[in-house]
Amino acid sequence: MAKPTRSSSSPVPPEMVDGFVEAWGRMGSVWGISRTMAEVHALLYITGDAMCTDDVMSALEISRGNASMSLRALLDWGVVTRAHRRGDRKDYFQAEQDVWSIFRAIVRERMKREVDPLLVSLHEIRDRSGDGAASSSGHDRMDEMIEFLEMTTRLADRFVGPSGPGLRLAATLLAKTPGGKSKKDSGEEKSA
Amino acid sequence: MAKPTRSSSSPVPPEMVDGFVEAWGRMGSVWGISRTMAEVHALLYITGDAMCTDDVMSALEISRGNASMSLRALLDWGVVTRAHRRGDRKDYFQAEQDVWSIFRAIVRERMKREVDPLLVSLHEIRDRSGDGAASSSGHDRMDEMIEFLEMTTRLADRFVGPSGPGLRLAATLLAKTPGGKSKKDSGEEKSA
DNA sequence: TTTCGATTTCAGAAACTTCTGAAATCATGC
DNA sequence: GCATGATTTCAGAAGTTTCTGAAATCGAAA
Repeated sequence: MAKPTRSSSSPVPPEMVDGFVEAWGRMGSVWGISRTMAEVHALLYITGDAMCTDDVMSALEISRGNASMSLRALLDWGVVTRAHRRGDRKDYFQAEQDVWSIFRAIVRERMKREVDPLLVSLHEIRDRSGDGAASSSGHDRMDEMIEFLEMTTRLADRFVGPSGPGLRLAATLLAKTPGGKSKKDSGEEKSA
Repeated sequence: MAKPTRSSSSPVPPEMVDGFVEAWGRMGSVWGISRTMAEVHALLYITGDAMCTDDVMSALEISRGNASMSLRALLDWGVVTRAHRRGDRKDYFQAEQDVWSIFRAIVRERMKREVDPLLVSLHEIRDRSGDGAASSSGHDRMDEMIEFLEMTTRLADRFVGPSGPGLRLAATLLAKTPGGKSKKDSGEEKSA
């Protein structure tokens, strides 16, 4: 019962784990998180195993502090959950396995952290900048931007809110709709 | 004809410019660009003016090198265009004014830079990791992720491709659909 | 209450990103 | 081809983020 993680169901080839961890880690910036945090998530996702801090530490060769911080942050993002083992004092961590849930969690968090505060700022700025009668001129672009962000927020709320399958449905629908010619129409049609 | 920029149409209050530049600059990370680059974009967008390098330099108090790099990067992203003035050797830069175009440019670029390469990596990894007969077990999560990313790519292509108004239409439609209760239902209904 | 292993925190070190400013490059008009 | 002025590049400086590891904290069991 040394280091190895306990497998829940499937034997993923080690080179696949390594490759996925590396590729996903590089993606970290897309999410607005650090490389290591993305790597920890990659490890938990691709293996599907529940791991304790030490498992993560040795698998990725990172310090205890870093592993702890990264796992906590992933919990905050809602893409990893804590799991206890009867008769074991360690915490185990498991990644959400449904890609759509992962995506929704990410969108939700990023909106919350990045768009919402921006909108607050923009409203403040607009309201502060002469909301009297003489101010009807220069607000066009500000207003357009605010309106756009609010629209986006509403859209995201809908996708990401309690109506989980809503997004899946809408996306599938839109993706399969025929019509307009896309960039690569040439030879690469998907088999319907 | 010293430093001040030439206004094309509207007198935006200076405190609005400053506020917007700061708020938008903080957003830089959302886009995966530097704070300064976002500030330059903010300045050009909110004023609507075409500015030369020196205008940007003095407005934001940044170095020539930084201004030059940021403007170039914004050109690459396709959210700013070059404009010449007859009889003037300087280059002038003007921000795209349509928020939807800006959004589409950002999505297009980020997909190109961050999702496409990831997909290439993932395909390589999967194909390399025993695509023989015995490999049907551990590929589930990998396959799910690849499929998801491909779906997302197709969706983004549609939104972002030549069929410009498509996104606007779809989004408006989805946003206005009644139904599920959203976070702030209380008092803030949009006047239809 | 004490003990003991697990977890979190945090100050400083390391790694990485962005910025400056001067020099090199480029393009235009003469 | 040369002069002039705009633009780009780039090496090192400044600034920011991330990581480590040891110490503090937490919490379950005896």
